Amino acid sequence: MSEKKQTWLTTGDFARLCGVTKHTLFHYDEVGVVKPARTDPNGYRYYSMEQFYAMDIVATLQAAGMSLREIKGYMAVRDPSRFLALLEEKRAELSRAQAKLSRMQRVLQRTAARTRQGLVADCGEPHLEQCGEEALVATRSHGMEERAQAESCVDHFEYCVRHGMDEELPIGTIIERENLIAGHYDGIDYFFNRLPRKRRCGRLHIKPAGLYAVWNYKGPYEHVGDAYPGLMAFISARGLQICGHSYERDLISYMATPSPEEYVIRVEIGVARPGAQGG
Amino acid sequence: MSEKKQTWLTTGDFARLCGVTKHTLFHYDEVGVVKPARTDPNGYRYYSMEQFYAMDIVATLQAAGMSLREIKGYMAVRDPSRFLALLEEKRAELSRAQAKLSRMQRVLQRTAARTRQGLVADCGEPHLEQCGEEALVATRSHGMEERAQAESCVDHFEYCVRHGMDEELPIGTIIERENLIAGHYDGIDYFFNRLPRKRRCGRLHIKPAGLYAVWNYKGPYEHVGDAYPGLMAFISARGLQICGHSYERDLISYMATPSPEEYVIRVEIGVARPGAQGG
DNA sequence: GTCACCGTTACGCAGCGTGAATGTCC
DNA sequence: GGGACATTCACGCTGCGTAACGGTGA
Repeated sequence: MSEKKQTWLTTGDFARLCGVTKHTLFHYDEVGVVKPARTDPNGYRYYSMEQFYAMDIVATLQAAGMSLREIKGYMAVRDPSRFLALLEEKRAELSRAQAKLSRMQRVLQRTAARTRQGLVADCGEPHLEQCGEEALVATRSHGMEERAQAESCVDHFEYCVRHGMDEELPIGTIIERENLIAGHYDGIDYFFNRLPRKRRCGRLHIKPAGLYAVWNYKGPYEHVGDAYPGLMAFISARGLQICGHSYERDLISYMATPSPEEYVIRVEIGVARPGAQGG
Repeated sequence: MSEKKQTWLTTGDFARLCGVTKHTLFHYDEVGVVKPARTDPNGYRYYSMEQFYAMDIVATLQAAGMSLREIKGYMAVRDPSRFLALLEEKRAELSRAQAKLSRMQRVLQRTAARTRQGLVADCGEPHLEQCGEEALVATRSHGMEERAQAESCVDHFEYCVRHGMDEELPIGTIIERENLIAGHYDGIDYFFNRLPRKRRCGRLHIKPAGLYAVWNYKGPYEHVGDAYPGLMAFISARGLQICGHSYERDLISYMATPSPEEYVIRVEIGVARPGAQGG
């Protein structure tokens, strides 16, 4: 048998070799994930070259998102089929993480788009706009006090989260047609969110395609009701009829400015030319 | 002026409304990101409904990956254009995070593929295989002692990381043709990694397409040299000539098993039929 | 008085970074 | 004996969770 010449590395040397700090090695020793092959009576740690492999395992599995505890557990009982299972598990986890990031990306992108829209919006005059159909998820709001409304809003939000429909923030509000006609502009009949695409859902609400009277109202939420007389005048001046609800959504909101006077809220009311067949 | 009826919420109430725990509110108070609108002499905190907006900002920006400190900084100076800049910045960060996850996904997938290949591999007999061209990044290894080799290996690894070419672990080794012919099977001339696709790189190495004598060697790294006599015999028995280097790479490695006897290392030597035009 | 709710410490987690104070090798 | 190593505390960071212990209000 040939005596094999062992190469012993001090903590500092081994750390440099592995591209980590000494303290990392102390830490690994402490939690037991990689312990020095030899420890002298004076407390000095010495590592063997083979331990480089162990460090590589740790680095790789860490990069895959595993905790030191998990890694330690795996290293204790290594085995090809367990390894495959682990890889598959982590692949699935990463997929979920990716999906989350993608959703967040979309949220950011659309929020930015709305903010830009709010910055360039003409807030002086109502106008007409042809809008496409939109799939919404809408939750009925009960009561007029802010506390009750807030709870409906939270209920709506939780419903969205529970059903994985929280892709399109922020939340908008709906005032129903009959309330518009009755001149009740200060209530909230529904809270809503857009859905990226139509899907089965107990609270699904379809905002129909068609003509809308649109006003970008600039001011605080409490006064958005003030926008309606002007909108109504605009609508009747054009000889149009209200044929749908009113949809309010933030373009510039508290997210983007501390002063409510700067808020920009887009208000859309479904209208139709009389004689044309309404919805 | 109408006196506005304020709704004051206790910590617990406000926490429920916002869907967080009381302690979270304490924490936010402590770090100053959201402080109660009113604090009574007895220390009781009271929140106003408007603070719900602040909590929404925190939740949203947190979901976008911002720290409480950053959020606090932003909330202190909110402004639409700053908001847009922030969104863009976070979007870019998320993109980077996504790219990282995707790379990791690919690593896991390929590692799993190699492991499966190792599990079903025939380790008994050499065989011939037609292989496609592969782009590698290869680093010359100097010296025979394990310490020097390890340093070359680390150098190689760091080079890959620096150049963003760490997509294809693990690392393989190359023995050059002249060393093969001279019967020096125990050295390492290069460490290499695959590249997902050809790209400009100082250490680029093209593994040519063509015929390869392949043996899946089962055993520890130190004895992989033992595979060569058999491979050489196989090659000459077929009347073939060695026309390329030898490429060794792990199928089952220390990642997947604690016992070196279980390692499976795929060894490929570029060969050609005499008379055919060689590389 | 009771009970639910409020408050303030304070430690725990993960994975090290960053000292500080002290011992050891060459 | 000096400098470059090594060692062991020990606290810091993030974003809260999870108690423990005591005051308040209906």
